[in-house]
Amino acid sequence: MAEEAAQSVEDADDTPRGVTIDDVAAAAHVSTATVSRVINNRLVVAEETRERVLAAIERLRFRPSSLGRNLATRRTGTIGLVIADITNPFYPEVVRGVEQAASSYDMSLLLYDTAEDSEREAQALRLLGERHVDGVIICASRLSEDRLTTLARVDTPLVFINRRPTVPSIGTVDVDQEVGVRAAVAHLSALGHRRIAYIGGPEQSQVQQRRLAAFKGACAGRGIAVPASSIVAASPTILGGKDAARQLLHGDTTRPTAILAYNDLIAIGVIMAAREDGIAVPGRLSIVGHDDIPLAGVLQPPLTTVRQPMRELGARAVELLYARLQPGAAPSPTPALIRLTPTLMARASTGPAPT
Amino acid sequence: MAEEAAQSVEDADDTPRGVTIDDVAAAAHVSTATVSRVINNRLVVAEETRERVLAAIERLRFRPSSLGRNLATRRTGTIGLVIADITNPFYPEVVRGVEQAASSYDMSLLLYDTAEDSEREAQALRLLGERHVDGVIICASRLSEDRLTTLARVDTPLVFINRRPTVPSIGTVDVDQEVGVRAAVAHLSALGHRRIAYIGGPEQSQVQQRRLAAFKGACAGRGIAVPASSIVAASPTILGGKDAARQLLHGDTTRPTAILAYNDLIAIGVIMAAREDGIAVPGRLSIVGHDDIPLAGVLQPPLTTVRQPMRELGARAVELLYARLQPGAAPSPTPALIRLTPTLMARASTGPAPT
DNA sequence: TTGAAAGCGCTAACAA
DNA sequence: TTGTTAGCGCTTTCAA
Repeated sequence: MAEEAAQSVEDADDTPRGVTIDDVAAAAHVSTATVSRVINNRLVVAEETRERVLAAIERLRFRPSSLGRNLATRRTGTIGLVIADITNPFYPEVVRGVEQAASSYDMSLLLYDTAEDSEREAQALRLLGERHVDGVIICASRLSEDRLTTLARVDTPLVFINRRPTVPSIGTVDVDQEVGVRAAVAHLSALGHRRIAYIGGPEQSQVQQRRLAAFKGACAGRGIAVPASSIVAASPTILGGKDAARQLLHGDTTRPTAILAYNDLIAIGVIMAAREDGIAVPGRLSIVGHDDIPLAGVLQPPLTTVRQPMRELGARAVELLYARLQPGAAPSPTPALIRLTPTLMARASTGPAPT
Repeated sequence: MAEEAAQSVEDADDTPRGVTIDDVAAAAHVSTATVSRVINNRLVVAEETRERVLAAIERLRFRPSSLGRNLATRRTGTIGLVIADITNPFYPEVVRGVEQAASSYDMSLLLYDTAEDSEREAQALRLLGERHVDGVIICASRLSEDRLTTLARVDTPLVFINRRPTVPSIGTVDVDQEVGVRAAVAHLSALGHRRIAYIGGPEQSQVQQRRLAAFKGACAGRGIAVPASSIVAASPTILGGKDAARQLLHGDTTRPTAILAYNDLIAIGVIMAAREDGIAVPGRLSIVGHDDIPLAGVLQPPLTTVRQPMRELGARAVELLYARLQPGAAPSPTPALIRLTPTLMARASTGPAPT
């Protein structure tokens, strides 16, 4: 009888409600507590009881709703991932890393693409607060420390990718930008370049700030002059790169023989601008990008670039989060800092400086 | 007094629980129902009361938790998005379309990247069932009808992108593959090509099936012979394209003068293979892709390709979903079918057939 | 090994 | 216009 009642729920009610744990409990002649134990593999249930419950679950096609569980446990099995621009091939790689690691822990991903807009980033953080995600990963924050501080939920574990924040967080996974930029400058310098320009990305980006500083440092270390005119900003897109390149190449000042770009998209824009102007790459202009997006090696010429371990960034961020979510996890006094190393991929967009 | 009690929750309790609607109610000397009304902008609240409540909310820094609301309303404000491969530049564009439309409706995105694996797709569908998303968008399903039928939750609105399913769904947004393929074949034919090969993608993909059928049809319509040897399958990646191209170009059979590829990544692989073999593109081999991924026009040679309206696919899918979620929405008897039109982007990877 | 019962934070009749 | 009161579906003490 109990079974029938449960089974006929759908046809009886005109707002067909899903099968609940109560239906299963009734059908198996046990309490909801026991059903819950079975669902969650609590080992205390007698084998015979377990089987009865499982049979009922099967028969009723019961699928536990996470809504109830979420409320009861105040955990959602969900990670919020905030990224700056999904159409920039750098981010899909990070997302892949995050998603693979997350799914190996049976966690789901709430994705927010801010389109490089700090307002949308703020909005995402607000939403994530309400949604009670178990943790948040922010890749490429464009928010000021102030706003970050007000927006971050104190009780939500936060991991940054490529940003070292002063906000309370459980840690950061980042790439040593110094190493990468230094390798790039060394490479160009070894090829004889002395007039090297830098095209930067979003000013709010900490990565941009670090790369720029590293660039100045590396040049200084080699006695390479860096006049203000050889540093320009760009939006981190192909178009942005094109525009910036035109400034640099058409300018009155002496034209650089090499350009280091904030990212590969900008570098691609530079290549295109050079092509349009009939400037040979790498014959008259060498170009180095950052990231090593999947298509970088396929371009003509294949792009020399400072490779970022994109998937690993994502995967490590999840691991950091997950470790913290474990019951025994100590709220480590000082936030973790995982630092990964970039690799210079020397390809054909760089060559000896013209004489 | 009530205020103090509420305010001191955090310091008093050693498991600091968030501020709840009850705290606010107490602080504002109203019932929780009224607080709920204020939160949800129900217009029946007296101005004076509203202000008192808002003040309390402000003072206590109350942020409503969606967990309680989700359970009470059985809505989550969340869309599940299942895609085949985030590292294929086609999908980020779709995701961008979905995410922009979704965020305009204040909905969040639960993303599942199946990595072209039907098992992971099944897993995603299972998870989405438990999570009570308000709707699911599946882009590029690799699942058989059978499995789709068992996995799809009857009570969750489902929208397919690029697949016409027999499963109960509210609709499909897809691209007219016939039109695209026909345009591509016409283009090649006009250039004098008579030996055209096709490199296909995942066999489970309905898009692949439709493109292949359309290819055969278009060729037949123009009296172009399509021997079995000129149709090969590939994994939808650059490497897959390279491998397939080698088969086609090194084969004993007469080499094709043009290749139509399932997607741009494969087309890029073909270009690379041709380059390695010293086969001039488009001089001796013309290549047409599908999608028009952002970098297609930047390659050397710029890729001729059948552009899919990627962002629009995503945006329209959300609109379909959202319309259905509105209170008055009629469960339209027959699923909607929105059909978008592709555009041939004729660029420099195609040229006159060699004589 | 199991069950009773009290929540988790919010919404929504229904009454007042 | 506001409050009372049941839930929503699940987990989790505590007692049996």
